[in-house]
Amino acid sequence: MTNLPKPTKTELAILNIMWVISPATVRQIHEEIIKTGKTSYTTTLKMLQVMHQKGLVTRNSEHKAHIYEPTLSKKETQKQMLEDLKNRLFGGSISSLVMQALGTSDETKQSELDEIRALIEKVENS
Amino acid sequence: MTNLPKPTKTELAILNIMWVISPATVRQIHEEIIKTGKTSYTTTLKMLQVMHQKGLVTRNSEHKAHIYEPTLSKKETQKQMLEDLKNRLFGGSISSLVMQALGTSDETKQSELDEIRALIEKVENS
DNA sequence: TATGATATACGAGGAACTTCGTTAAACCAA
DNA sequence: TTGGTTTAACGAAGTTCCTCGTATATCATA
Repeated sequence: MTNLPKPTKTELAILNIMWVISPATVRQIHEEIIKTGKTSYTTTLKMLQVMHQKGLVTRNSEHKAHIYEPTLSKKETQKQMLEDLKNRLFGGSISSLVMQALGTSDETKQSELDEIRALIEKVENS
Repeated sequence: MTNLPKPTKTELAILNIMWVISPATVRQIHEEIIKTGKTSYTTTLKMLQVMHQKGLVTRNSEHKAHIYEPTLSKKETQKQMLEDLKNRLFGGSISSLVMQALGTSDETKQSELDEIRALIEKVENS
């Protein structure tokens, strides 16, 4: 299976941007980053180089400015990190995690609850 | 409101033990730790000292061997870390997180699904 | 009291993470 | 071709995290 390291906090922030605008150059990604905080261009560049080294992103270096893309989709990463949290804090039980999540959210909308209920039905019939 | 730092990977492993056996001495916690891996006693001690420094655990130092206890319950920590994951990877949407969790677990038991459904009812009626 | 056992405190060292300055290469336009 | 702009590469430095050795304090008991 995917044997990639879990993205760090900063790496995840970068991935969140890339899932929206990639494929993208370092410059493009950096432009997004500085909308929420100040960082120098070379920091962004270095992060992407390290992420590439780790396999978290792929890149095309045919042109002067390399084009980067996440290796895993957002969905796949969500799955991986939920799995990790489940194992490290919920004794391996997804239902325990889900119950805790539902229990503490007093802002879950009715429509969302309906979606969740529909999903449960779907899981049951498989 | 709790303004404690998020426990690191190793700190969380220690907390998982403490939620079962605390209040406990360093020795007692260490005995549990070495069941699953080898670590020296002073490493465990240092971890607990640092965690105390951060506020993650409290301690009673009336006796020679200090007695440690987690500051937050397991439930509270679960809530905090789910909140963190929700914000960093699910765009702040708990229902998105729950759906992803349910969707990727092909091992969720019927009894668990029933529990979840019951919980949804409860959330709806409040 | 002295000895051994058990505890805490302290700090050093290495690994991973993050930031950024400097240098060199590639490209473009005058 | 030369000078300015944009980019990649590299490495250093600061921070946090984790591990552990050493020193020191406490306590029971022979």
